[in-house]
Amino acid sequence: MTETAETREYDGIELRKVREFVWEIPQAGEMNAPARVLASDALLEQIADDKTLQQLRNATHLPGITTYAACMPDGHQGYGFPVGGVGATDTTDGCISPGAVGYDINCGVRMIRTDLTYDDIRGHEEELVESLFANVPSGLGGGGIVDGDADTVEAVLERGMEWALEEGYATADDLAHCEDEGRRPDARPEFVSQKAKDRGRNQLGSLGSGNHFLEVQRVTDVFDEGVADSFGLTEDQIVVLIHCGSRGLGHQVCTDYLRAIEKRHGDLLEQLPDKELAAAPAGSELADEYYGAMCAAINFAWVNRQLITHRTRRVFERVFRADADELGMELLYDVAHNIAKREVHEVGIDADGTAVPTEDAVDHEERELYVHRKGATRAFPAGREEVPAAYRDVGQPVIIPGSMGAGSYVLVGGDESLAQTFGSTAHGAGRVMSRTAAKQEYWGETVQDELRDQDHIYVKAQSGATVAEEAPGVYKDVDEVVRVSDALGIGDKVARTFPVCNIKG
DNA sequence: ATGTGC
Repeated sequence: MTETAETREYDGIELRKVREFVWEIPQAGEMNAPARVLASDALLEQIADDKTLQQLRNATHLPGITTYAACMPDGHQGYGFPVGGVGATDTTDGCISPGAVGYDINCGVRMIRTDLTYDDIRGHEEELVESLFANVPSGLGGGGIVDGDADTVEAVLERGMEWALEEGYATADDLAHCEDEGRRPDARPEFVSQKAKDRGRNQLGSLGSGNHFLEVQRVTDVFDEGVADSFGLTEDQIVVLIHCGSRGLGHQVCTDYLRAIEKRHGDLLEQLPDKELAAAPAGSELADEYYGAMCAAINFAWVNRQLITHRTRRVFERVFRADADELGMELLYDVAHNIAKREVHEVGIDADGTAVPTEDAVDHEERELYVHRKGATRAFPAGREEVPAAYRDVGQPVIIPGSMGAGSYVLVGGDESLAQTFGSTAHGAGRVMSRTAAKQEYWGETVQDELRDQDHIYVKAQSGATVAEEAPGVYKDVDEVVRVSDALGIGDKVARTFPVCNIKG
């Protein structure tokens, strides 16, 4: 074995090319595993100047990190652990890290299909965007669709979309087309602080701010007719995308446990290269409490997206004068971006029983892992039992939102995802410019005028600053991100959409 | 992302 691998160096970090679009930071020093970056040359150049690679390498110091820490094609610098990072840690001798989940627990995205076509909507764009904006709460702070009392919050945290079904905000079909059927059974509301619950009670059914949005889109391209058919997607069809998370409640859960872990597991913290990676050892009280609280916040976020779905259906009913059923407004799928989940994976091992990349494995064994996906989407292929029955023969839908000027993709979980990324792919386009830089570069109203006049995209937001921060130019090229995912076989292209109306905080 | 900080 005397091949000379192609290498690159970015800011003192050496990357070795494994194959097309796969780069490795070899294991060295205190690293517990290597790290891998899945990216094209163009995407690599965009993370060369920030801390993404450093943070990815730091993540390999987490105890029990299995095979390698991976960075998806849309990766960028985050809090401690990169956004776009996937880290699988052993549930027996590993750890769980709130920083590797993210502040916005179960930030995620869902797509609702309709039977409307672009022709049905043309001329109604302004009415639709105004009505959505008036009816779907958005922006910082409180005010949701449901004003939850203490019992409501408990029920939402405990039962997720089952609560929404009982209360008439969801249909049984909605649950059948959501990841985990909209309920994480490991939720333990008693481990969510009163402060977190208080922050969440008047935010049930609200978009929030930042990159969160509701967008009406049209399907412009279908790449895989067969899978698109299974997903109920056709060219020219109107769909709705909802992107938001667990608001102040999830944020507070993250804050609470980061503090508690720093206090109680200072010894582990000392061994880690970055304090923001704070982790609770597997099996510890705090690991179990954080996991239960995080799962409860996951349920909260699903209900949040469900309440917005409910309201969106009512808006469409008024604007298009037909029942949501008649309009075919079914939930296509709902994916989580920021979570850690116990999953069993078949892990490649070497002769010593150490987890190694699948191409170096002499054997495989099943291990239970906390799969941390932070700004990464589960992308299970056909056959995995966790994929809802409706899609088990096809693979799970993966929804990748691009910027408000670029549109989005629907992918299907790829056959390679289990072997390469613990069943994961990208979650979006990924920022290339900071929020502060964006506000110096763009003016909200100008961005809105250009989108409307040049691309017939109608944007309405609470704040012009938010539009500037989210201008199309602050994002990577979503086409390039998806090209890499598709080429690696971790998430395969099914369809592409383009924006019609967008509301945001 | 976030009642946008210690």
